[in-house]
Amino acid sequence: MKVYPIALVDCNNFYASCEKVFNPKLKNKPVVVLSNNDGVIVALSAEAKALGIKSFEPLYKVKPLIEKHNVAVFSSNYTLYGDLSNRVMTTLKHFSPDVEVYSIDEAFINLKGFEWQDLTQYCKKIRDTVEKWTGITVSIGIAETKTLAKLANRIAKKNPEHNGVLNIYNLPDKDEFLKKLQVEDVWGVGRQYTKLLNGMSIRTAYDLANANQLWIKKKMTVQGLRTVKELNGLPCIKQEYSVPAKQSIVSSRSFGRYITEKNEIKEAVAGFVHRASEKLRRQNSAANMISVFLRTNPFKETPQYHNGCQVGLPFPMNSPAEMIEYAMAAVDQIFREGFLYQKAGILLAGIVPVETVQRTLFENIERREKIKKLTAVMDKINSEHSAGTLYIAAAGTDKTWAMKREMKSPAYTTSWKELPIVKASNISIYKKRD
DNA sequence: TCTGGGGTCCTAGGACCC
DNA sequence: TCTGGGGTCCTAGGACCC
Repeated sequence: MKVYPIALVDCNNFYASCEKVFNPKLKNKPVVVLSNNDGVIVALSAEAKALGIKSFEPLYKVKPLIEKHNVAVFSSNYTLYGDLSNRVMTTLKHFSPDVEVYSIDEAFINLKGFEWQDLTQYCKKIRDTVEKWTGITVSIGIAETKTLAKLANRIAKKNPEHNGVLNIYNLPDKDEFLKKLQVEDVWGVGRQYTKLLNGMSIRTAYDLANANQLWIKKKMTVQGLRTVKELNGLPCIKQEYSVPAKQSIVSSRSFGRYITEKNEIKEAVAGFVHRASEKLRRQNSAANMISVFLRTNPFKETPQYHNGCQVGLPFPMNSPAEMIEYAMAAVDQIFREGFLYQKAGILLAGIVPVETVQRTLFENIERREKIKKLTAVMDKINSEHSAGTLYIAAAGTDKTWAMKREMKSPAYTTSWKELPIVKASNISIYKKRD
């Protein structure tokens, strides 16, 4: 069987690079980007890494270092990152018809049909073009399988002598290459499996490639077995060229401060329903189940409580106006007085395409039609202006518990127009943002 | 002070049916 | 009354990813 080359393109220090693209003053300066609520550092520029700052370190721990070296600190700005991600992916599509967008900053490119030319040179051209068109620097690894392409990418990124591109497709001495890589560097091997494998003296990618496959399957399931085969150059993870519809949609958040009141939890949960249902509609789906959960802060020595409640919906739905009552009933079920709540969220599951939704005998068709129209109006306004321009009034208007985002960069890529008051319908569940 | 959010896949085990 | 096997469906939990 002929195995074709596949490339993994990965944006370097993506979030930090995005912040730099529109702000020339940050050139060659250390930059870090924070998680939601400004809690921990989730992205660093090369200069920030060089200072010894680590990913997932809480901001307060590195405050002295940040102040000393004048590091630029940003709250995360997902609108900006999403927009730049789209530009990068669009650029990649000029170089191959088969681009799989794997995450916000990564894509697999099928290079079948390009083998006749020097793949390293071709990928250098991709790299230069992306940089020129978007301002984002990428690294590229080329190999027979996704798992090997990931490894090549990692080496390309770490070692400047490769100029960001490493091709190990048809590399004769692949064993030597694998021997230089730790087993924990392999895609699919996390902390737990590293412990397990090291216990069996499996320490390098080479060791893993040659491990006993029966044992691997028993201990690491078929996924582990696939990893081993992929390390041996046998493709087992296929490419997905269209984004499959999500099977579950989560919306959850830590609060900017502790919540003790039920009505505030309800506001937050209403907001989660709004956002999750928006994602649901974007993929033309409806959900059969909603589950609501809340919890105190497990890191704090205050009384602990966490609970969840699943509610089967009477028919598949995707409008917040319909779902909200079930979510609120769930909150009533699980909320207990006397705790400091730190986080809550919802999960939508039992997701089906909208076309398959059957009307049930009992549903109030007139009300459903109204809600459907209203939801469509809301989606239209929110997509033309700014997400969250219109939202459910149940989600509250003051939101003193909302997450902290004190250092957000400006909206470079989206504009915000002031809206007239919209009277969308006689169903008064939506409000314009204040 | 402080500790992210949003996903996927897989397996084990229980309930239930024939 | 007890025992058995095979199959399906569902859920909880553990592992991973970015």
